[in-house]
Amino acid sequence: MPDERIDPYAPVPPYRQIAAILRRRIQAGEFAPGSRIPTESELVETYEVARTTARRAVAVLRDEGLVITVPQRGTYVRPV
Amino acid sequence: MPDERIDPYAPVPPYRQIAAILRRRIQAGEFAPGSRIPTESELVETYEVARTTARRAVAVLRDEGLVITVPQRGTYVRPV
DNA sequence: GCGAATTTGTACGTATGTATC
DNA sequence: AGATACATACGTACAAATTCG
Repeated sequence: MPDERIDPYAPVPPYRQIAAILRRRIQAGEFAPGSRIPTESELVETYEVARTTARRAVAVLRDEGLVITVPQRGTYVRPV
Repeated sequence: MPDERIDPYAPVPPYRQIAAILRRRIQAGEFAPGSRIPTESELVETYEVARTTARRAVAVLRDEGLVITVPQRGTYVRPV
């Protein structure tokens, strides 16, 4: 049970809510630079969304340059 | 019947092939700056792919800054 | 003004491939 | 060999805003 949950009724779509939550968790230091963030499957379970939605959330952070995804490995917080 | 078709056996995934084709068509002047490129539905019919694949192709060009998408309007070649 | 059609946005589930561990 | 994890693709559904007759 995550501290933050998405609000399916909010005007901001779930994938962006999850991206925002992950961004906060990273900036809060929960995931240190170089460490791996939750896998897509874990995000699916944690936030109860489809895998595509979890992927899109991660894609947002990747586009921002906040994380780096390594195929078949995972997604990592960009080293400082 | 498009001049170029995607090759489902190529190592490059369909969405990137379509993005490359559209990029060439734009640079060839088929779509002038400010003009609209084919809609997602048209790309679906032309290249015989799912809409999600067509959307991804357009997203590539958008990420490159080559085109600009206006919700409920269409996607346009970025004005010079 | 109204309603239908159009077009993009978002989300769901599922399947397969490939590389890593 | 098996489990894990990301990449890609398919189809489907509905929402929201714009356009057009």
